[in-house]
Amino acid sequence: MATFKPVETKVDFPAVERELLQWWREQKIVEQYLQRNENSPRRWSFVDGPITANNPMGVHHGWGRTYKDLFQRYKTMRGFRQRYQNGFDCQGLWVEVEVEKDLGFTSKRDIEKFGIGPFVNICKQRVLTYAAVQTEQSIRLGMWMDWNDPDDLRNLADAMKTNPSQTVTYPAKGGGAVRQTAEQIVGRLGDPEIGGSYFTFSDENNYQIWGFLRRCWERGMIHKGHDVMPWCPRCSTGISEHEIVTEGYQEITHPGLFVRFPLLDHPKRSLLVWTTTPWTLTSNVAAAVHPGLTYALVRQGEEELYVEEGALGVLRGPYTVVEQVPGERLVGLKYHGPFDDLPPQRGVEHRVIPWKDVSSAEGTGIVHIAPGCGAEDFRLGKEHGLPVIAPIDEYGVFLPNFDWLAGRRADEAADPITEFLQKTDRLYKAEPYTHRYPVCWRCSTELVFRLVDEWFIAMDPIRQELTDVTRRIRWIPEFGLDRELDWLKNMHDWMISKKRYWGLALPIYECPNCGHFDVIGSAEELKQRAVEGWELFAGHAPHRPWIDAVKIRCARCGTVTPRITDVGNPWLDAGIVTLSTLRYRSDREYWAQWFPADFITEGFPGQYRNWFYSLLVMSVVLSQREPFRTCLGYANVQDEHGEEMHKSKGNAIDFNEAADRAGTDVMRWAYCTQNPANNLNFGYGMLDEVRRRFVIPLWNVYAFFVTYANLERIDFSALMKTRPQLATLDRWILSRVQGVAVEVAERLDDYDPQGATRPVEAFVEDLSNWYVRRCRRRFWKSDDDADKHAAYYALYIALRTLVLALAPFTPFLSERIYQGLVRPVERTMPASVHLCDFPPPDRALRDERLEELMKGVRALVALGRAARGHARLKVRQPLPAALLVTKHRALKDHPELLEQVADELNVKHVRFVDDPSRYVIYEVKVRFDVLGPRLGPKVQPVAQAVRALDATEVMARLERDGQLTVTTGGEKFTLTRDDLEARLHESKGYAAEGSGGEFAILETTLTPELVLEGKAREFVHQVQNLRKEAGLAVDDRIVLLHDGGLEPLLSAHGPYIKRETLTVEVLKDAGLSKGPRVDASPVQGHVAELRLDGEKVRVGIRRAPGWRRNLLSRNE
RNA sequence: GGGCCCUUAGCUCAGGUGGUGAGAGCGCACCCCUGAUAAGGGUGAGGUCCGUGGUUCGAGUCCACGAGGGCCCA
Repeated sequence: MATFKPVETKVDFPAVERELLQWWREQKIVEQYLQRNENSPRRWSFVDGPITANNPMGVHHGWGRTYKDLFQRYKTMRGFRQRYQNGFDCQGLWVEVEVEKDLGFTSKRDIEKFGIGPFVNICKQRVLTYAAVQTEQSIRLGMWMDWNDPDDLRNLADAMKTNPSQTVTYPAKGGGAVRQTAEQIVGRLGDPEIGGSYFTFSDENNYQIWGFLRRCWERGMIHKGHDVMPWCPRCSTGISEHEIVTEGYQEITHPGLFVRFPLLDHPKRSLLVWTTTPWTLTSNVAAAVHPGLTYALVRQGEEELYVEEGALGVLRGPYTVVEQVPGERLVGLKYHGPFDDLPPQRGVEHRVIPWKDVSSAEGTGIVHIAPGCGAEDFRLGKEHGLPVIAPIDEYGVFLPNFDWLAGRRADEAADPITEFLQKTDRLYKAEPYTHRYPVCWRCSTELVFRLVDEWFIAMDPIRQELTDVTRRIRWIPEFGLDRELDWLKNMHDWMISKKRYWGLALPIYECPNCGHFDVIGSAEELKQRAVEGWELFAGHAPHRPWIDAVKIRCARCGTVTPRITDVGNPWLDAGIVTLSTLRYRSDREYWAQWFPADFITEGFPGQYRNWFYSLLVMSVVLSQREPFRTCLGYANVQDEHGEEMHKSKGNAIDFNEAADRAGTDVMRWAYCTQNPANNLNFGYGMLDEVRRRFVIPLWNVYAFFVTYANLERIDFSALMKTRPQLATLDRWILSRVQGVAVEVAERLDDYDPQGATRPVEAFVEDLSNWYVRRCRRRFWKSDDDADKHAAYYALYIALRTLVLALAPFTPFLSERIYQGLVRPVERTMPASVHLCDFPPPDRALRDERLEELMKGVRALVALGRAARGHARLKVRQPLPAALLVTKHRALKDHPELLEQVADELNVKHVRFVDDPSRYVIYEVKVRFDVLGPRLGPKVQPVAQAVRALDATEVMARLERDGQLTVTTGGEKFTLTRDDLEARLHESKGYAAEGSGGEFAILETTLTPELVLEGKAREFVHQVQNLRKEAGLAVDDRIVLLHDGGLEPLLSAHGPYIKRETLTVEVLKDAGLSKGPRVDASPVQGHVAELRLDGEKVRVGIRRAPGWRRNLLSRNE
């Protein structure tokens, strides 16, 4: 006979989770899970958005990774074949920045000195190290994918450290091993032969991007651009517009200089301009005015200044307005620039140009233009044919031809420039100005704008195609479609180059002689075209510096041509994965089976313009198709108070700490219950709340079941073979759990995690607070074995079904209960809950009418309780009857349900009344939801007419005729009972409460018998308190002593009192009446004076000797 | 300046296709239970559903305009 492993009510959930992790590993459950559907004809393709393997995971990663695991597990339980491949994002500046920090580097020059090769190898080590850490953390989260052994990854990192060229062995998929150099193995991670996670630094990923770029080049979409772009002088790289996100701005104070630009024709007359970036004045070539605004010429002493009318406030001291002219009249004026003597300024003609974006909100309404130092300036310069002066190099330092400024850093030039302007009498005034200014998203260095050569993919040729494909995708939340379309509409050509070291080697070969450039599409092609350096590169990954050795011959002029030194934008690395990881190049048939992905999920705030975008572009160029069918986006994780989490702010929560402290199932449930469109306020308080609300009640039901099933020695193997005669409550809870399983499946099929969790939480509430609560005594009563068995059977099936449906959400809790509950009973079930099928629908168990009826019961009980509350009639006092008015007329046929009502409300009888008018004043209202659609505009006059009638009369007529006829506007309307509802106004001297046409009315007349019974219950209550005070265990038997005052109560309700208080003997002891409260020990006795309806009675209790404890005491 | 989203109880949030006293959890007050017990349960108070117009027999829900907040793009 099966006995269940005893369940403790105080559980250390994180400890349970750690045990299960070990058990899964020992039993090789994960392997079995991954292989379970290997031969299934049904496929479900999930493609993982790569997580950057650069640091340990934070709790914000947990959200998306919970979704990823949830849907993969669900689809596994539904029999879908999957790939289970996790992905790591490996290349790019973010890794470089961390490695630079570790090495104490401050600029690119340090890297060059250190050596690009060693530097790149350290980047790879870092990625491998954190891929191992994140793998462990993901496993801790209960995420089951085809993981690499973290130790293997660490060994590989070590090998890269000692010598990347050494030959090493790495386990292959299916038991074998591969032997190659460490560097080569690193480049093959994720290959079909090795398996495990994909890594975007893999050779396959990089070469696949080459193929993509080659295709772009063939379509004429690759071009070199000259642009002024935000530039980080520390990182010495351009920052793409993708990267200037929210965190890309800081409040910074700059010197705000007001500067005179004297007109050529009027030496005493100047334009007054304003700038917060003094270094850019060196490259000024123009001044812009708004053609439509009015400019004032003001006189101050000897000099005259042009200022926009609305900006006169910037002037210092008194002035007189000489004249007012529209901006267009200033256009074409020529002026002396502030730095005309600098060599690059020689011969430059400075003039006034029109620009409609000029405003006087800041500055003077005249804008200084330096096309080499600003994006808008650059665009204007093109438009007006202005010369471009580029003052600084890649480190933000003035170029040698800038005379006395040469070698100075632009951001440190403000003071000398201010001094110079002062000396040359150009400075009007200076005052500090604080504004939001872009900074480098990694190192917080202030960005400068710099003229650079970069490489771009043209967007116009594919913009329309991208839009079409995007519309074919299902976006969740729905507004995702609009966001993505908006991004595509406005997207500029995609800048794919970066002047750095660790990343995709852009396969662009630009001829130094004729300027022609080739884009190489594969290693093979490169080998063919190579004219020198191939032998230095062979055997290496296509990374810098090794790849840079290879040179080709210019296809046009024959000149030996090196690769450009730039590396690629990292979103190329991530965007290619629906091709590279699905074997687009090597096995087109395999690719066709898994592409497009059925599902991806990532945080939406960044990814519409990053990963989603790059996936779309790369897929459209190579396949003209959508790369994924459904995209579930989710918002940000914030702290409990809705503040952004930041390490520096101290409100970030470490993933490992949260897992240790709260357990990952609780975290997962918290993620799943959240609306993905809203930011998630994450914290320990919220996790405690989730545990209290959901996990503990579920666990307690399970503990309850096991405790009493063991005590009662229920033979489940026999029970499961029979089909017990179920009670109504049993049929109800089984119908409910069936409904929940069906709904969970529906919601998950629709990619709606929150929608799936809601019915589960409601069910746990029903299970715990109605089914178990109402059935409690059935589980331990000694008589009527059939009914007891029915209860055990029903609760077992309910828990079993629930736990299976919960397995994808809370893998630990589900497994723990499955192992403790199901496996002992059903030996033929799979070894793990995660090898089970999702509970299949069983129509036979559904009884929706019963569920509806039970809702009615619970509503009526709630009304009865409210009525008691208002009348201040405590539930301990039995009442003669409850009278019900209800639309759930079928209740009449269910005395067992009325029994529940009577018991909950502690009334002797439950009766129905059709006409509540004796007890309450009510009104009859029309059901607008029923009559509105039927009557349209006439519903209002009909409602008016009904309101005018006497409610009692209406009810009587309905009772008599089954219908009611009203006349309004000369028209007759026939209304039935279903068209109307009665509403409570107030009760006529009864305790009554009503809602939505339902009433519960309590009869409150007390007989002496009822009073005595109430007293008995009161007495029991007080004895229970005494027991607790005395420190007795819940199942200790007691001897009850009293001073004689209990005689009447005991003679009427003795058996009840003894049963409820576990009294085995009652002793009358007159001595108690005068005895002091001598001893509070449970063995010796505990004495107190009780008050029962104002009468005092002294009682004592003590533990009965010789009573063996035959109930489990769960706290001992 | 353009696009998207949000604004409902003290707090955090639900409120398919419009149906007429607006819901949950937490917090608060009161109460119950004592075989889930350093737990559990019930009842209640608390809301001009951001504002103004409009469509409609009927608007938290649809439309327009406006206010405040967030994100994206210029």
